[in-house]
Amino acid sequence: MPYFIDVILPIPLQRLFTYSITEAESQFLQQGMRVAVPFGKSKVYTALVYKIHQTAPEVYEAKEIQQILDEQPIITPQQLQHWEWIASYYMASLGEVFRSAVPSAFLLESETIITKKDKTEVDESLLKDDEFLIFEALQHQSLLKIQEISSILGKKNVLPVLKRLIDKEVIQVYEEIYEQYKPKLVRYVKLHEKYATEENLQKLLETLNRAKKQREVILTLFSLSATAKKPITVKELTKQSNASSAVIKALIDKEILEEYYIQRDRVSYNGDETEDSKQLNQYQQEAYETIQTAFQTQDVCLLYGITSSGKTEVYVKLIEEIIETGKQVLYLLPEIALTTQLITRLQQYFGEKVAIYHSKYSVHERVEVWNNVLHGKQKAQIVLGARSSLFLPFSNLGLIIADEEHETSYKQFDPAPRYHARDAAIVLAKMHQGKIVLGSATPSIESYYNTKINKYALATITRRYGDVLLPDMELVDIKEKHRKKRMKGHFSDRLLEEIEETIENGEQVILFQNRRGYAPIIECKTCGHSPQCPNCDVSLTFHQYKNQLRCHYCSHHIAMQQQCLACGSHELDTKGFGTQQIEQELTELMPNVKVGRMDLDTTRGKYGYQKIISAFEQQEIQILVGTQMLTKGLDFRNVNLVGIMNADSMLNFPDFRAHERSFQLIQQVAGRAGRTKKRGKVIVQTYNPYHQILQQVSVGDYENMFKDQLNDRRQFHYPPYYRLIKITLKHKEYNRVNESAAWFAKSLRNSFGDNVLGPEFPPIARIRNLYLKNILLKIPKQQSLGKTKEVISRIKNSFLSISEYRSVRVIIDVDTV
DNA sequence: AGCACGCCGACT
DNA sequence: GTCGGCGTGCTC
Repeated sequence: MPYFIDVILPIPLQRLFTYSITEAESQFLQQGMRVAVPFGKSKVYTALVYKIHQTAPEVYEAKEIQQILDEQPIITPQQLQHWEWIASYYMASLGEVFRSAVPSAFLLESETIITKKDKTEVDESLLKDDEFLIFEALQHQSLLKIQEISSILGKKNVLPVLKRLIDKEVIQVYEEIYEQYKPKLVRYVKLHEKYATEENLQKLLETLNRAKKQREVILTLFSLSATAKKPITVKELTKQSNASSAVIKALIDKEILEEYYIQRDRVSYNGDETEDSKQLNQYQQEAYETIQTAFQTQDVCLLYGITSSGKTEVYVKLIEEIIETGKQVLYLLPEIALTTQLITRLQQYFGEKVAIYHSKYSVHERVEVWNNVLHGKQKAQIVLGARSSLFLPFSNLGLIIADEEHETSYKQFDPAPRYHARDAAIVLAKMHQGKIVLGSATPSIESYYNTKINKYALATITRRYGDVLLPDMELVDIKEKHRKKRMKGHFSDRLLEEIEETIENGEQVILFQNRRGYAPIIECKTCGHSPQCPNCDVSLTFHQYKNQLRCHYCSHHIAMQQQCLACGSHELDTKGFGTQQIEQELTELMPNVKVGRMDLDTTRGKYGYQKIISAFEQQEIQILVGTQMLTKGLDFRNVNLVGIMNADSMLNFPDFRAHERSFQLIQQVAGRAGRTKKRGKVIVQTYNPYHQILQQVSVGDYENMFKDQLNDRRQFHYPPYYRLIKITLKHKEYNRVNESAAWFAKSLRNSFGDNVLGPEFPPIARIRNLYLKNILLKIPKQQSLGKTKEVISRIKNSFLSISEYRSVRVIIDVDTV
């Protein structure tokens, strides 16, 4: 009786693939185990077992699997169910979900290895130049990889040459897959069993009388094991006894010492649980009780607590309660808010029960966290992580916290699946019959609306911790300041006064400018030409430090020009400004003040971010200039002034969420001021001080902002009243994008009429040499989402069957943000 | 997505 | 004449 498995392959294909297995394998395999399978002509992929069955495929012969990679499932049935929801809701394939859900170390791909065929005699004269080069290389090196061959021959397409060599029986190739994850093993030593008795030990020491060094090592080993009753590492022994590793090796060879290895976790926390959870204040307590009560009847609760109101303590209280019942907790945060400050704080409460999972951790560390969660280990009972930690193999998830729920970076944009981590988390919690708290100081319109219609419960904290008042916000009209000549560079007299006063008081300042680099546009004063990116439709941004012009969309950069590229004029002007320019102006205006900068350019690397934060915490920096990464999860006690250099650029962003986002951003940055003792101050510079949003944010009037936005959304058919699906078409030819987009939109209009917007070019119409065009589909609440997606799929399929359009990439983004 | 196959222009 | 460009079709 034949046996088969259906597997998920990590590729964007909709269907599953069927392989044949033996009966023994069918006994062993289970859903959620990985197998290595041949795919296509030569590749070997990692596939995930989805279903084991006995139905032979009718129209093709199933291939056999190559290898079983797991002894137990690494994916739980519950996860698969969640994957299926994500795949279907966000219109992605299961393979795409598979690829982005598991740590990359789990997805092994084969590599082609070239070796020489040893039996045959090779007539070198029959080889061509390039063939001979490979033949020669194989005399020195027994095996070569494709990449190495490429560099030997200096070209990328090496397959034809290899094919000729195979035909001439000079070489052979095979596919090799590597296990990327290697447990970290630590080498330990102990005295060999032979010397367990006192008598033998005496003899040993006598025989070692002449070998001074070795004797010393043995004696050190004794004293080490006497003081600490734990295994001794080789490293420790070498250090303490001052012996070389050769001495130790000699002892091992003589079987006096015995070596052994213990697997050591890379992810471990060595501190203790130093703090009990804090006593909640009255307002936190009320919020906590509201959440508890709500959870008796509802699954989702929004915690709306203004900045610095102490939401974290409430979370801690909730987490404490859950982990006592033995259940797991997931604490989700947007990437940029995942700071050491918060990690340390949670570890102080929960010690090693907290595991961290995010992109800056190595693949090895990720695999370990994965395995700890999979095996329900205590040390990963609480996972603190970014978006992707949603995919960890929880078995018993009692609570999810989605902090900073309004953050749009919770939405994955590229690659597929384009899921929203907050929404996928709500579904995940439901599958585990767990609860979920969404937390924010500036809730998203959608979530707050959901509390209004009783879909979510609501808990609020309206006072800051320690009853510190919300900062006093002052709008400064820079149009008027310019007119009255009261500007120095980009600083108004008001902002400068406040900065000076704050510094004099020994306090710190944060300046916010949501644009990195020095100046986004360089313009020739004579002819008006400005350098453009050759690959994208944007002007190049001037970066002062590197003296470069850089594109922020692709990695293109050129040296800063001394004269205009078009007319040769030497008079170049800068337009707009970024963090670098602010930093520079500050050092000129206040030469004695230490200024730091925090943006993408200064926070590269695993610890780049941390360095700047500590420098600011240690008060080595007095003024910190930065982009929006300043706004999240940072708690600086000594900051009393926040300056927003220019509020207009965000308000004028062409997007239905621009106003909501500006409100959130300004409110969040403002929240960095005066967090502990006295009331902080916020200066917002703008050309438009009477803008409704600025008026509302200046008095912290979230309710009215919400009402206004809701009205707009209702009137213009946007969320939460309508759902949005954005379809983006991408191609390197302008005309092809135009025509294909028109075709796509027309087909959509046949079904959805006026609810189809566009096609329109986005503000940046070409990125990395590809033209983009967007179509937006608005879906009324009563319209079936499932049916809508079916229609879109059908249109997409017909679209791709038109040969001229086949090469156009179609990106479907459900619930686009 | 990769990858092979197959057809066309531009070079040693 | 070959090399390498990319359009097309397929993957159990």
